[in-house]
Amino acid sequence: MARPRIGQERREEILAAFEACVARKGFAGTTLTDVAQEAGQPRSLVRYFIGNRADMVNALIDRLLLRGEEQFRQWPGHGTPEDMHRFVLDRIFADQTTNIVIMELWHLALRDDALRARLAAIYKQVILEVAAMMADENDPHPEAQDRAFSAVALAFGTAFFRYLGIAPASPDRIRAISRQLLDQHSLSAQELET
Amino acid sequence: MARPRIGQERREEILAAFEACVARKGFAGTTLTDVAQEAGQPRSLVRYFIGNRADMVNALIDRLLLRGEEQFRQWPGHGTPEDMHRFVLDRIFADQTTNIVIMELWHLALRDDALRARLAAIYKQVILEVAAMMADENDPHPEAQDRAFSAVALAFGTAFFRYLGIAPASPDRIRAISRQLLDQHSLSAQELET
DNA sequence: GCGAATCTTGTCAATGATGACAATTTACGT
DNA sequence: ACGTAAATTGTCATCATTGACAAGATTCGC
Repeated sequence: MARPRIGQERREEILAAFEACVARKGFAGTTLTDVAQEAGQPRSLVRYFIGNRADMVNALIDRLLLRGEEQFRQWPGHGTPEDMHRFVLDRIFADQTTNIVIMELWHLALRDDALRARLAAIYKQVILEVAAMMADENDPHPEAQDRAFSAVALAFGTAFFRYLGIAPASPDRIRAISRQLLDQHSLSAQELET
Repeated sequence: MARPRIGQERREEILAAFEACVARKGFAGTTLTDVAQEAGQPRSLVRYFIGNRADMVNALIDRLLLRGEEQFRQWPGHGTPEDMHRFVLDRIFADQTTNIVIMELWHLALRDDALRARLAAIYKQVILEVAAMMADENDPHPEAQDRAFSAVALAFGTAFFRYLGIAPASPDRIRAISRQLLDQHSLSAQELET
């Protein structure tokens, strides 16, 4: 061997810079020159370490998805409905910068089947985890999954609306509603009428 | 005067073509040449009738927002919770092609304050209308607005998830949940405990 | 037919982003 | 110190997209 390889670290720097650019200008809006500038390197180095633009985009997508999948591996596993809804609302949909990047991912996923499938798998897993927690709490119940779906969809919609500057008059009330969705017994009666 | 002006009709054709392109390739992904091809006109005509690219984008945004605002002017005004939730779920978040264009609008809104404000106004109005319907149904209630918020956010999240291919096991159960959100009395008890 | 406003065609230069690559420098093992 | 693999610099041609415009054709009122 000769000179030691520092490629992996450089790649990380570059991807971090790329992510910052994406948060600021979006995928379509950031050029290799933008990334290079953000990373404090000449453009040719970015090309050298990360390949062409498509490679760079794919690398960042991988990084983001791996991070997302990792996040759910630290899932509490079980807990009170309080814990669950706090986890969903506060931890997953909290950081605004992250949310912007996530929306960028969604936008890409509109026209990328593989990415869409991978995003779907993550959200499905979240829903399943929430449903499993509910089942842990009480008896297993076939409708748990649909109520988990509702709770996550509500959190998702709330996060999007928050970004528009639309917030509920009382966030606590949304929490109460979310908690209620995660509580097995409060719906059963009404549901059976349908 | 001399030759009659046909600019307005041409503009409509061009914007329709642009909208089709946006649904297929997104705002950032469609070029003037794409629009011209879709409209069956040379690119120079597109430029002549609609101006530069920014003009074209703004014109389409206006068209889309006006259409959205118009849609809520046909709002039933009042009705049973059934009517409400059917309106929200089936009519607003139904058509997939429209949804894609809406997601494109959202994506633009990430970095366009004016557009974001205008989108926010539309969704706020939807929430207010739903809340007003609920107040019509029974007594006015301060929490109606927050439950309307929840119902719309849930519908929004459901629409997004549907696009990912994530659907609840039983759509009817989501409808039941949505109905419950729109029902004044089912939450009050739990809420006061908090 | 004629003038005038409008439409239509076609071409051009400027811009900006990308991919490619040659030439040079660095840092390590021996 | 020397060879070698890796890193670094800088430049170039290519391509797509946009904006601009000159020249011509159309359609109306008169």
